[in-house]
Amino acid sequence: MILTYAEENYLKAIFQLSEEGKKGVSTNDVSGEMKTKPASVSDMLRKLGEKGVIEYRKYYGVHITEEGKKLALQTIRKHRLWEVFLVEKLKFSWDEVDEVAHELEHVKSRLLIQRLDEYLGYPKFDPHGDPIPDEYGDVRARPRLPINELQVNETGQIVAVKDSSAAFLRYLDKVGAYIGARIKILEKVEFDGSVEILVDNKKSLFMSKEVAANILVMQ
Amino acid sequence: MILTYAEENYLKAIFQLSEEGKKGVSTNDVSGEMKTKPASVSDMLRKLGEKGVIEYRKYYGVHITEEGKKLALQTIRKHRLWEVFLVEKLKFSWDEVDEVAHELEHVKSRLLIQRLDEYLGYPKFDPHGDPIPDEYGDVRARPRLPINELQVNETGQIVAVKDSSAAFLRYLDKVGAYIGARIKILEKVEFDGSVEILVDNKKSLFMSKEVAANILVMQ
DNA sequence: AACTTTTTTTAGTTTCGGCTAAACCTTGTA
DNA sequence: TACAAGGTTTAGCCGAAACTAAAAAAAGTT
Repeated sequence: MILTYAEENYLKAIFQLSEEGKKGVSTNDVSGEMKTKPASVSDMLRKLGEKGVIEYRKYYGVHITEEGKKLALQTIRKHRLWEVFLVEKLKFSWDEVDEVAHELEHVKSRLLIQRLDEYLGYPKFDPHGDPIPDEYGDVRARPRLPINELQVNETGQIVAVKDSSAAFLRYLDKVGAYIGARIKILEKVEFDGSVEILVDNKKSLFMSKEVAANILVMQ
Repeated sequence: MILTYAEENYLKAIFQLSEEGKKGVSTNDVSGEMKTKPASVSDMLRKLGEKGVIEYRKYYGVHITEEGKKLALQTIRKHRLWEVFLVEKLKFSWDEVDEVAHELEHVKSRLLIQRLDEYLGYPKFDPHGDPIPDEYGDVRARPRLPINELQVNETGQIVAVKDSSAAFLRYLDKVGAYIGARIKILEKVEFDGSVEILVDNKKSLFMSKEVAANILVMQ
C-alpha cells in the first residue's frame, strides 16, 4: 500500500493516539494532534479506511488495522533513526530534532534507511528513550515507570519522557536531567507528590509531581 | 522569497539549463528536463515570474534573476552536500545518490545544512566533482576540460562527468575510472577521436570520443 | 422523553501542480 | 509574402489536502 505524505502523517498520529489510550481514536483526537480541522480529518479517515489501513465507522472513531500498524511503525522507525542521527552526529539537542526528523522521515528509500541504521550502529532507542522498531515493525520496549511512582531510596535510569515538547525538554536540559542519567529518590512530599532526587550521585534536584510524572525511568 | 517544493525544482532546472547554454531557456527545454508537459511549464513560469525569481517574456523563454540564482544555488548546495553524505558516510555509489539527494534537498532547516556541512568537513566538491556553493551562493569552480581535448602524454585528474546518468556512472565504475583518478593520454586515434588512457599509472583504458568528451579533468 | 450541547459529517471552495485539447504566436520555407 | 510546422500559451479539468458553513448524529441533561 502506497500512502501520500499527508496520509503517512495521519496514520502515524492515529497509531500513536491509539497506543496512548488503548481505545478507539476520535475525529477530534486526530484533529487536535494534526492541527487540522475536524472536517478535514473526516475526509482523510474515509480515504484511509478505503485504503484498508484503518477501520472507520462513521461517528465512532477509528481502529488501526494490522497493515496500518506496520506502515505506521515504518514511519516511526525512520523518524527515530533520523533523530539519533541528528543528535549523535550533527549535535542537535533534544528539543530541536523533532521538526527536522518529521521532514526527513518521509524520504522514500529503503536503502537509505538500511544504511543509516547500519551507520548509526543499529540503535535500539532514540534520544528521548523511545524504542526504534526494526525493519519488520517489531519493537522491544523496556519496562519503564514515571519517577513519581518510585519509592524513597529506589534508583533508576532516565530512559524517556512522556511529554517531549520543546519547552519541557529545554527545562530538563537546564536542570541537568538527561536520558541516561542515573537517579535516586531522596524524598517524597506526601502533601503534593513532589519529589527530590539525586542525579548521577552528585546533584540534588527538586521537582513537582507534574514534572516527575513526565519522566520515565528503567530500574 | 519562499518557494514551494515544485517551484524549487523548476528553478533549479532552469538555473542548470541556463548554465549549460549561457542562453535563454525555452519552455520546451524546461519541459524536457522536468518531464512535465509544456503547458504545465508555461503555468509554472508565469508563477515564478510573478515571484520575481525569473524574468519571463511570453514566447521568448526565461532568464533567471539574481535572486533566483541565489535560491537555485541554495538548493544545489543542499543537493550536493547530501550527495557527499550519502557517498562518504552511507557508502552509496555514484549512481545511487541522485534520486535520494533530490528528496533530501527539500528539507527545510538552515541549521541542518550548517551542521551537515560541518560534519562533512566543509567539502568543496560533490562525488561527481561538481563544486558545492557556499552559504552565500559563491562557487569556486576549478578549470576543467574533457579528456578528448587533451594531447598525447598530457596528464590530469578526473574531477567530474558531464553526463551523470546512472548508466554512465556504472560504466565508469566498471572500467575502473573514478573521481580523483590520475590519468595520462597514451594515444589518440585521429580517425574517430577515440583515446587510450593510463589510469593511476597502471591500468590502460580505451574509450570512444563520446565517452572521453563526458569525462572532465583538471590539470 | 425531550431538548440542548457537542461531535462529526457533508457540501461546497480554494490552492497547488499536474493533465489534454485547442488556440495562438514565431519561424522557416516556398 | 503567404503558409506550414513547430513551439507556446490559454482554457478547462482533475486529484490532493486544506478550509468554512451548515446539516446530522450522538451524548448529556433536565
